Amino acid sequence: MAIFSKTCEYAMRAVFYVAQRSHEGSRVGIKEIAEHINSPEPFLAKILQKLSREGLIQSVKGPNGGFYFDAASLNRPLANIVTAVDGDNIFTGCGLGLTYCSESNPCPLHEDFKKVRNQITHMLNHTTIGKFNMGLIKGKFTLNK
Amino acid sequence: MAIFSKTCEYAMRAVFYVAQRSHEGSRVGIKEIAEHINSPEPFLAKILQKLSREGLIQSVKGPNGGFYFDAASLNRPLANIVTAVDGDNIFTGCGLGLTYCSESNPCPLHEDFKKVRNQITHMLNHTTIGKFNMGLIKGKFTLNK
DNA sequence: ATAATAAAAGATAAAAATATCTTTTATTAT
DNA sequence: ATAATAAAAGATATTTTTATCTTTTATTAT
Ligand code: FES
Ligand code: FES
Repeated sequence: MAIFSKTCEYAMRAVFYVAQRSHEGSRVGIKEIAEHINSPEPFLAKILQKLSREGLIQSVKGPNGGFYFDAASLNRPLANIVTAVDGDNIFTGCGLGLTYCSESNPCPLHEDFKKVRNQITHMLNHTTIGKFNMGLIKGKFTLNK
Repeated sequence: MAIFSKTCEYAMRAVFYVAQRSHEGSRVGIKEIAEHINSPEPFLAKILQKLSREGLIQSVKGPNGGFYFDAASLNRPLANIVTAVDGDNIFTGCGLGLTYCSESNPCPLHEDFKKVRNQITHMLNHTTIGKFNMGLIKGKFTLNK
């Protein structure tokens, strides 16, 4: 069990890859994205379709078409992608799976888990989609291994 | 998507409930546990069977039988339960789902994600199975809502 | 206009996680 | 010994997640 679903992992990797290529001024086809982030192509297509419908990623059909991010989208927090794909349970849910988390009627893990949740929230709110463009271009980071 | 699998959530809740009752000197039947932690009984049975096989929880069959923890088991970290049920991905895995996490060839989230992972690890290693017994007995914590 | 390209949409399929049911085995009390 | 109890084990079912395939629609270049 990983923290994020496969769907969400693919989404985040794809988003970072497309962001980097957008920064360079290109659009990217689904095939190229899938190859570079090591994900099943048709499954990734579905994920990006969803993000596209929600306006989180830009796309154009036809020759020279593909996915890209405009300036506004590059500045969105990764949290938006996660929420679109996995919902907001990771930001608000109970660590022991109770139907809701509450301060006044907490589960045993509540105090400790809150810290974990806050750190995740901080991480996803403070990393923008375009944050790692330079690092990715310079080969400082990897998206497929 | 929650941090832990349903299986793991039920396991943790069950373990806290049984620990509390063990502290009071009782054994608890699967039915009673399932009712008190609000989980599907036969599914929970499978989970506890697994923990039992691994020696993480004690059980006896027959009349007055049920599950309980001995003193040594009460002092084990919750991490042992999580590992038995969900494996160790949550302690070592990559946040973006790459096949392994590495310092020298990191994913973009690596630095931030490491902190999250460390906090989860700390939480699960420092809470023992019996840690919340008093709080549970006094009704300070809940396991079903 | 036409042909080529690439995403969008819809329909299926496979695998994994979650859940249930039935039979067997061990333990205890009588 | 016997009957009652409760977990263990094995087989099966359902649901959700992950993955694939086919058809349609929009865009671009010629
Ligand atoms: S009640 Fe469980 S994390 Fe808040
Ligand atoms: S490489 Fe992704 S978390 Fe370490």
